[in-house]
Amino acid sequence: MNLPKVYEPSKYEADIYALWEKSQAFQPRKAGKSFSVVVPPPNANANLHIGFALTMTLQDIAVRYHRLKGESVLFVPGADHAGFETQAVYEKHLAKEGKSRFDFTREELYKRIWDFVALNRKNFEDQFRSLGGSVDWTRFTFTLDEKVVNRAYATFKKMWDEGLIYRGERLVNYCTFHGTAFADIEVEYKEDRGQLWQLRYPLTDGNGEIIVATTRPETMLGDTAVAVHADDPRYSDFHGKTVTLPLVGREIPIITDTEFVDPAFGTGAVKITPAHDPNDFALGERHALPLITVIDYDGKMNAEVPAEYRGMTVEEARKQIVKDLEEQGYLVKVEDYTHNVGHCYKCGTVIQPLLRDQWFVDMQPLAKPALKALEADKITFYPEAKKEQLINYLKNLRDWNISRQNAWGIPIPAFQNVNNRDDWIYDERVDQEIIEVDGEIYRRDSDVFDTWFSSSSWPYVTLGYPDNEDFKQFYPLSLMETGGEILYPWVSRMIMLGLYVTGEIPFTSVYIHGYVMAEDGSKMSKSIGNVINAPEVIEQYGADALRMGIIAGRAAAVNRGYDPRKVEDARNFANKLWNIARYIESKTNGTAQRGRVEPETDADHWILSKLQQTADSVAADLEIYRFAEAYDRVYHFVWDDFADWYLEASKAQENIPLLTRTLQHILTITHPFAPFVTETIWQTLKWDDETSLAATSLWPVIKPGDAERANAFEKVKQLVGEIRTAMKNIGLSTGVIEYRPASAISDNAEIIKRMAKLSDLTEVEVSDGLKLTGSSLDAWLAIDADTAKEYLEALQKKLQSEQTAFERLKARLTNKRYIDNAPEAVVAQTKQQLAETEARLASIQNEIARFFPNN
RNA sequence: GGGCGAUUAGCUCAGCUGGCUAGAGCGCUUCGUUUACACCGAAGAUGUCGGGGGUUCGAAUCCCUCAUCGCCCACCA
Repeated sequence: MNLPKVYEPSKYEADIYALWEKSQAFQPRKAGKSFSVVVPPPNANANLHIGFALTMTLQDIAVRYHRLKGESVLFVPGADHAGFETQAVYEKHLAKEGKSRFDFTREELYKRIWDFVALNRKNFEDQFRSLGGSVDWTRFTFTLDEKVVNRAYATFKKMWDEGLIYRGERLVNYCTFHGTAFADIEVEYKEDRGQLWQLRYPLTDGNGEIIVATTRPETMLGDTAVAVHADDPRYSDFHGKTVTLPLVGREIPIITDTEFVDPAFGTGAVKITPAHDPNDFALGERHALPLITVIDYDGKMNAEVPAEYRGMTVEEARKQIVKDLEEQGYLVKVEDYTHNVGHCYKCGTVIQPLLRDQWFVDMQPLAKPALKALEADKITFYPEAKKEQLINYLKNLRDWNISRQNAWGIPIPAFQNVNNRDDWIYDERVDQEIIEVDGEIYRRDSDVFDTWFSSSSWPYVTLGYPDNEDFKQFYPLSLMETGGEILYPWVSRMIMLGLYVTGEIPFTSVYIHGYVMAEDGSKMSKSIGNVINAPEVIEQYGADALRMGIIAGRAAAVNRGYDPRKVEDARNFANKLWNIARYIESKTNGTAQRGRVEPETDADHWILSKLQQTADSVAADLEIYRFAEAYDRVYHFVWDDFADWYLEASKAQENIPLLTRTLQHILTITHPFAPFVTETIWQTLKWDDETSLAATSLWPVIKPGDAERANAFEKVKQLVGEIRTAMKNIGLSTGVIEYRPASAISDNAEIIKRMAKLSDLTEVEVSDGLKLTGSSLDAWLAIDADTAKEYLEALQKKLQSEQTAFERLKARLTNKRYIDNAPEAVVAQTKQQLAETEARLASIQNEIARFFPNN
């Protein structure tokens, strides 16, 4: 025997992956139905985490399955520059050297991050390899590759020309620490325990006052109005009057608004700061209020405020202003108040709504076709509910701010006339800061695109839209597999941009996976220290074990804890396969059988039928991405049917060619789940064609065995099981079985003897032994009455359960409405069950009467 | 506030369009070293399918309701 007893994944995995690469196993076939997947590009800078292992595994199972089906399969790898994310990582890196991004020009910073990312490139690619990702490396795409950048420019240009791009001064979610704006969706809201201050604003005419409530008193310096509800009787006399803003002395109007002001909240009067609050901004637009910015991009109070507050941080200013208001008698009261406050998801800094000139995309013209496509079910979602969620999102979509203030990104190809702020032109010469056009001087926009703007073209840009053959053959993609957190920011935009740019949906199905939580179901987090280290798991258990363990029992979009027991179980499964192969190798001396493969025994017919059922149902499951169910079927077929029964039976009745061929098929259907161990075995055993790979073998198309003969083996299994149970109950380690002539038994005598550990199996006409009542065959355990009594308890238990079953079935069949309403097939089935139950019941009663007449 | 999901064996979870006596892995009990495998084999125990109501011949599965726990979205000063 050449193979070691225990499968050691780490000895084989790297070589196996290298073999696949060398063999170009992951290139699409020249012919066949197309199946295409493009990896949602992971952050080029990230280390292999368990979530990536999950998404990679799910995609790879689908991809490998379709490849085995003989289709022309394209699986494109990629990496994301992940603009802000990566810059944040690099900044931490710089901080260790005592530097910050402000020590460099934008170009220098870009170049340094580029080199930093390039350093990690090999490490990054090896993460795909270590998991067995069957991607085509020749098509690797990075989100800063020329084709991606050019596509972003072309799309921006198209939108520009068609009037979908506009520049506007809007409130953006600004992180004063990172110095950049975020999309709404990137802001993390957290409950903050703060205070609600009530402030007294005196009427300018001296006749009274109005009390407003606020959680951010420092913004009062930028107030430009006070709003009350038009129908609020408390304030009807105030309409059209003005108040004098304390500390500032500015005279501001009292306005009425019915949309925004809730009379029931606070005092029913709201101070309006259009430059620092989104709701106030919207109200300010409706009432043409002036915008007064008082907080700068560095998070400090600016020159617009009274001198004593200038240069203070927001927190400092808040304290001082509250103190001053109190001293001057403007503070009415303070109460504790818990509310949600936006934070930077990276550094936790409170997000400031600040005014900034930004590029916006008008989303309505993009959302409408996407909605239409979704409503027409052009894209299948797994799970289905995600489609509705996306529709809801698209219906309420707001315009998209695509400007970001990072260095690490794609510069926006827009230039501003230095002499005319409103004169913007589109130009791709972004490597220059100043350009001249028609005698006018233009300065480059210092911003870069939101990462999602460029990555939303991922499905077609990776395929070389518009002219590449890949695009023509593989677009739209067959599957987009991703996590729920990017359903809105990415999936929705890929659909919108795909339709906008190519006129077609970018993919025909979307699979959303749930998150891998920590073992106790909580979120994994580095600071808590409950993060699973994927490379360690691979090192210890093998990539196959991680792949199978992580998908086992996992449904689409359901969060689940990482379960080390499932990984261990999967490792055991890989080892089981390995030992099956060792046994078969010992039978074939390491050379694959080339003889005729024909079923001869009942077991042969049975295993062929089981194999056919399994291959078909696994395929059916994988077609609709039911990964866990498919894995479960393979696992139980291999372990329970093949190893425990067929292989054991083959020790008594050999059909080595069929045994070997079945193993070969098993390797193929197991391959999507456990690519490494199946390929390792495949290579070790050498099939007919020495150059062949499990990875490019073909999904078995099996002619099922003869139904009657397969059924005979089912009876054998049933009989062996009952003999084992009976002997165990009585405490026998071996026994003799007598049976009335039946081919199912005589044809399989050696198997039965071996598997039930019998010393003898004899044909008789009648026996006074203990009847095996569960079997439709007439067989008796040859024991005397005293020994049989050991079995009384078990018999009585069986009697009980058969009795219950009998009565339930009987009741069902005497129910006229059941007979009338249930489908015929179901009724027929019930009738058969009743007959069988009745027979077993009679048999048990008979045995009890025979051996235990007093019971 | 709105939306979505979950609640099934001691643990982690399957159970698709309603139909065999509700399953898996781990754990547990008992037995076993037959030359593929102790990362093994054999036999077994454990469930009022969260509570209540409804539809149906029939409900873990469909509907309503309550409870508990999650997630997403919005965010009222």
